[in-house]
Amino acid sequence: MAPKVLMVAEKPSIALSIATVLSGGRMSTRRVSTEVHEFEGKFLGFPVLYRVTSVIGHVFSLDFHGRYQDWNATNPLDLFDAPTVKAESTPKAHIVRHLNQEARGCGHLVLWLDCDREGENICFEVIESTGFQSKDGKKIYRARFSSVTEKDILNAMSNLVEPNKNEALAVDARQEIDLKVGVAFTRFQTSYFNGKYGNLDSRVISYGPCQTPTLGFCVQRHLDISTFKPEKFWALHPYILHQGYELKLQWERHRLFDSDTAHMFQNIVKEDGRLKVIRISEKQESKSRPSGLNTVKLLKIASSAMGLGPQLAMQLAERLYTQGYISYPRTESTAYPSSFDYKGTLGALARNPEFGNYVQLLLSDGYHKPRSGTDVGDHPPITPMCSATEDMLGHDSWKLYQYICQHFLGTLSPECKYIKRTVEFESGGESFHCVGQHVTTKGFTSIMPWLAVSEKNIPQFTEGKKIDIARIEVEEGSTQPPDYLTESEVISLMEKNGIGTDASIPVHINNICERNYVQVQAGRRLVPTVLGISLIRGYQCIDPDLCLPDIRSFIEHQIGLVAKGQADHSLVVQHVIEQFRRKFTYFVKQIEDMDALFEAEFSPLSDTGRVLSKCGKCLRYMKLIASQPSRLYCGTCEEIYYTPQKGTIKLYKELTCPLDNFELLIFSLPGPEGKSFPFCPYCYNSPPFEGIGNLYGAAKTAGAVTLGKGAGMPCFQCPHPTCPHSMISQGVCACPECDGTLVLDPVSAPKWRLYCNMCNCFVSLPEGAHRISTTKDHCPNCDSTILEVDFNKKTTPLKDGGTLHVGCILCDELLHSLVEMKHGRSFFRNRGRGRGRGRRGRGNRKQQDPKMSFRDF
DNA sequence: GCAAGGTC
Repeated sequence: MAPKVLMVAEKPSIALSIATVLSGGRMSTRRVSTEVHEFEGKFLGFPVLYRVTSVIGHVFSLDFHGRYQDWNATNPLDLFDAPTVKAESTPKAHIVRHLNQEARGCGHLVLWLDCDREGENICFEVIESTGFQSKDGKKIYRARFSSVTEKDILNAMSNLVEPNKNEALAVDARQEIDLKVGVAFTRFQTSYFNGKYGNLDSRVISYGPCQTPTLGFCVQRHLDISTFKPEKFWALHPYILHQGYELKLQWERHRLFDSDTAHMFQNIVKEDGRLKVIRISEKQESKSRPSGLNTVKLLKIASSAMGLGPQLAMQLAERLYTQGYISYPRTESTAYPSSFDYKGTLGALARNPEFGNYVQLLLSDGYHKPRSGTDVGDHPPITPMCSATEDMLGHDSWKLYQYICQHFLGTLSPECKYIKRTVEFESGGESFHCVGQHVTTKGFTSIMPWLAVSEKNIPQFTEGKKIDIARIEVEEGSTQPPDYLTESEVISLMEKNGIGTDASIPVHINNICERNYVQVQAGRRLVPTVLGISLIRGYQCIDPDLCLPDIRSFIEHQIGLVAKGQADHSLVVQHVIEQFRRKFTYFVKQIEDMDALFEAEFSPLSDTGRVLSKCGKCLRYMKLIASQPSRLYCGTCEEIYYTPQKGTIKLYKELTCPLDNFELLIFSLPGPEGKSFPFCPYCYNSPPFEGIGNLYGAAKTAGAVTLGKGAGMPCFQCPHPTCPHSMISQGVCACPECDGTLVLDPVSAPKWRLYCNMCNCFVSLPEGAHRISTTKDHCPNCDSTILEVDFNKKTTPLKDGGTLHVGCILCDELLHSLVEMKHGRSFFRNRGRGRGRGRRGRGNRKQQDPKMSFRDF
């Protein structure tokens, strides 16, 4: 059998292109984690079986070791020295397993990852996943390509090189630095300020070497605006009547900031009374057509001209791409590859109802070769791939597609040419001028009309002739403050300062919006909030470096040394981390400088929130801070107790927890089907029993359960044997859908129901009952908890007209006929899964923790 | 609950 060659690309679309070119379209494709294309061919002159597949971006991502995940147990300073681990970035995709399986039996590995630093890093992630080792005649090759055209792919195949370890190491360095710096500052700031103020309205007070300088731009502009002092100015404008035109002339001095001087010049010119034509000049000007469209340019136009935010614009563009309407939308390049098929692309639009006529014109008159632009070697510029109409795409997608078409056609169109005529005048020693414009060739502006040069007619003049001044005015004005930065301007600043990449720029902007640091206002301007301003002003007080764009360039420069092989990876990481550790220590020491700004804007916890629930320790009322993360604050004990998030919280009948004496609360999720449950503020944050598997609201991470803010143990998970609110007392039977227990919702009247303490399954009980409660008895048949139902007198289903009924909801015919499973599967007594599951609910005493004893109560 | 970078 022919030897096998495994080839791996960065994304499925590239794998498909490579396989299509090398196989001439004759291949077999199967779908595993990603698609695998197989075909026969020749490799280095020998017949082989090719196997082409892909990853989906990075295979691994960096994080801290598990023992550093708990915010409360970790000092953020320790994070700088903390060990890091690489874990699969999308575990569900099983990319490692996939690569390992596909590599079996392959003698050669060819890496077709994108040709940038990140791609180089992914090369080594792929090598690690395949378990490929360059021995026993096995070899690893790197294909270098600048586009996925036939020419480039074949060229890469005949010039295979080795992957570049230094570039990959540079990415490893960046990952470690970004992680440690970002997480350390974020955790410290968040804990400090959320532990002090009650109305910060952001769960996380994040810091990052990209997001923070981005916020810095927006806040700096805010400061420029608020410190702006307008200045009055005066400008001299003579008017003339000539050949039926009234013309306003521009002053050579533009404007003066002194009224008296301006009026003095006015008098001088008035005295002269005439303007002499000094010079008439005519110049042929041209306005260049655009070069190829890259991502950043598209995002800027989407924001400024279409009102589409970068995140949304990217989503729409990706959809247009996967549907085949446009080429790959993530590219930095503005130069078309030399092999680009202009005719083919034009041809695709030739019958488009909107662009067809223009395309025909370009095809018949001969299109113009585009301007050169820059080629970063990633993907060609963004271009249309096939014809579409607004009906096919929907409004927003259409606007984006329409622009991509217009831009593409613009790049192949002639320049716009116009004649600019300037007439210069003199009067009383002062110079004035006027300008006329006449377009001779519209060129690309006829398909991109918003860029058109405006026509300005001026009459004919003769040099040396004198013209009477009709009147002369001094116009008074004042300088205007700049406006807030538009999203599009922020993108430009990020690009200019090397902050983020085409793919991550939208994410950073989105981040500072989501964290409530800025708000997108009219005209998509990013206006900083009080929180955003306080943060940046704080950094400016303590250590301005922290919010300047140089912080990113510094990191990029340092890892650049690793990429070029001029510095050792671990020495660079050590050096950079050390610098940031010092900054961090100083920041922590000086945090009161920033806090002074927060104090002026935000309310301390003790002044925030409404009085609710008595503290079990001091027996005084605590306060509920409603803003995220919602929490209770005991002013006497100076303790914070996080509550379940995103719901309403009420007192639960002044009942208290038998374990700690805290007053119980009821949490309700919004919506008619939202569940309600009691919880004890203390137990919720510090579960008194070990072995509680899934805490409510906890992130679903494999392995250890961590108590994040807002996650904890409600009463429905509590294994207390006698407390009337625990799972033991309120549990009825096993959930038919998962391993959870159905518990009685004690406040669900009149729509009584049971809900699962693990999944979102629930069961409605007889509606309108006066009272439904659990009893201490169990069903002898299925071990479910016996319920006591007090029916409403008017609607009682009991034949004798009585209201009290006791029974098992599974085995009692009457009760079972009145209950209804509201979600998912049917809810039958004999589910064929045996009685065993029925026992799991409250009957399963094995679930109790062995540590639990009455000593604790 | 944390960063920034890939990609879906």
